[in-house]
Amino acid sequence: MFMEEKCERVDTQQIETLLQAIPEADSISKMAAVFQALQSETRLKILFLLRQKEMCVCELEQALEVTQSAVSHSLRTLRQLDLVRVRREGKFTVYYIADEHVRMLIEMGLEHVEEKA
Amino acid sequence: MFMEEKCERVDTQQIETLLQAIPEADSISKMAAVFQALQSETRLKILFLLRQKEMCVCELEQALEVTQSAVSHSLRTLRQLDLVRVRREGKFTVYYIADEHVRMLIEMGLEHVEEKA
DNA sequence: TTAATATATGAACAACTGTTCATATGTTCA
DNA sequence: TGAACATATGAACAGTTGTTCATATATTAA
Repeated sequence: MFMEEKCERVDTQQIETLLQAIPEADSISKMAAVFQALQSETRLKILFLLRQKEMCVCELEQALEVTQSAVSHSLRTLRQLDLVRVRREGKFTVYYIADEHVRMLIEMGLEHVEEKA
Repeated sequence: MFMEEKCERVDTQQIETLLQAIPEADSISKMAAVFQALQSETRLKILFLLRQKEMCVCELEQALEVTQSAVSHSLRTLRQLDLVRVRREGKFTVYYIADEHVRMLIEMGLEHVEEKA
């Protein structure tokens, strides 16, 4: 079996081994979706707000100065990835951070960027 | 000073306080950039590979099955955000994970998605 | 020098994202 | 009931991203 020529550092056998040790395609794909959700400033702000206190949509709307529709769309994205969860409370829909994991994630991200300042 | 009408749960004063407690705009913006970088499957795979062993561009190219150009562009993004760092080694450019923080970040992301499986 | 190898960069294009607008659904209270 | 409030959803559009192709730069060895 012929192997394409690569630079002399490449050890095809070793690369194979390294590839087997990375998470499976499905996990990578889901992770990409999670980080994709965290890449929006609006959604980050939502998480930093919810980190302090669970809130309904209209509270978030007021805090963020975007339309109710935009907040709702953002919340759906976060909800679908289980980054936030939801609870009905009469006519209000109350959102809150899903778990400690999510808190850690945004904490790590924040520390990374503040570290360099 | 007139306040727009909002739903009865909104406490304008409290919202103001919550807003002051979220990271400043510049940090949010930088965080968004970091998560934006982590949202690409190619870049995630690069990080999961580098987590095991520092590698030069052509090793990554072989492992990932995308063009050398694509790898290089991805590495630049990661480099600019200080997620990976670089070292010259003769004619090779060796990339490696910037610090333990970055390892934690991808670890958290992975745990979050695997937790639900 | 020059040729070969390794990496970086710019342009261009298809694919995707976030927002708004318009509208639908769900809930409460009169 | 129905009117008012709270939230969700679909369509559409501008802006952004990731890839490839073509080419430039950097390093080594001859």
